[in-house]
Amino acid sequence: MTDDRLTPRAREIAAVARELLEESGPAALTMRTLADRLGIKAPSLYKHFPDKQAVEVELTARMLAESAEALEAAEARAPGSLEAVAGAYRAYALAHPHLYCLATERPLPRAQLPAGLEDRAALPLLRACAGDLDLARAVWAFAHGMVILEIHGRFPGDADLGAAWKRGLKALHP
Amino acid sequence: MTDDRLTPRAREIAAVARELLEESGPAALTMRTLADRLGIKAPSLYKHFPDKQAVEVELTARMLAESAEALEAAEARAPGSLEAVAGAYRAYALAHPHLYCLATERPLPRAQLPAGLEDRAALPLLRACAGDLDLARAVWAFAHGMVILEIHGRFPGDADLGAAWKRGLKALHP
DNA sequence: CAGACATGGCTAACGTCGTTAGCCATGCCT
DNA sequence: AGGCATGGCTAACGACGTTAGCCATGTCTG
Repeated sequence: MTDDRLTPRAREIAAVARELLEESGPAALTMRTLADRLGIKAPSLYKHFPDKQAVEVELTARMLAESAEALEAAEARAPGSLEAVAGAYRAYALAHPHLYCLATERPLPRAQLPAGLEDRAALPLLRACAGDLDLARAVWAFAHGMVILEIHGRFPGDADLGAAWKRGLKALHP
Repeated sequence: MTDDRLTPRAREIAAVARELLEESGPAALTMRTLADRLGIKAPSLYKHFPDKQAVEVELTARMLAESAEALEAAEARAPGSLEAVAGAYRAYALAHPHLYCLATERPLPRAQLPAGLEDRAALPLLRACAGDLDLARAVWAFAHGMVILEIHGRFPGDADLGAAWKRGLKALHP
């Protein structure tokens, strides 16, 4: 049923990796410190994952699944509302900035991702756009851009990002 | 006049670093291979830059200046046209994907950037938005999102990104 | 003109990283 | 009882960023 792609021990390891990443950022996600937290030595990790990238892929999969859940929940709460879905997108990303960046700032490892996950993560936004693919992609780009620029401190410190979100969403979804 | 922040030798080094990055990606931008290309040894680089990050900051500054130039040129060609500025943004980023990512996917090192550069890079878009700050930020987020998602292969392979751009721009700038 | 000093190379080395090879204890299934 | 998978371990390798310390060159100055 649930995630037979990974052995139980591998799932534990991924959970600790996720803690490490979220608490201390990507530089702290090291095979050695990950092993330390688990009370084992670094080479033992390779009994459970072929390499570090595989651990990161698992974190990416978790981020996609969780954000999909968050968007679906927002959808259920306010069916058809783009504002609600976009708000959930922003809230999830800002609540897990390091995880969001790890999962987002590199090519999607489609081959090692569970089947259907990519689509599931994309669907709530597409539904909120009434099936308009081009619009959904534009909205996704807008939301991702807002979130990633905010996470990296790219906007001026005094920028009213709530206003920019509102402006963008109103324009994209009249 | 021109960039007295850097000695001539440091500028040469930065130029080679830029080649290396653009040709072979971020993993290839190593102090050792950078030195190799220059015919010197890695530690000698530290006579010109305090550390690797300083080299990256210089590349960031060049990317910002160049993209500002590109946007200003587009502006001059078609004054007041958001499509023109946005098209130039997209074209520049896609022509220099590794450089664009390096300059963009981390906090802005404002303290070590030439004064006024950040503003200069932002102004063409702001002007095309008739001074509307919230709108300009929304448009920037959209453009950055489109470009960065495309660079990382995040859209489905069959997605019509030209259509998504058109859709987004039309919505944001009626 | 001599000596001081800045400039810009060098070698050797350190600590950290991901990763591999190879060994060994435990426990289950035949 | 024996064989094998599971999951630990130590030792080590090569690449990385970086530091310390040495040395040649050339240029200004007293």
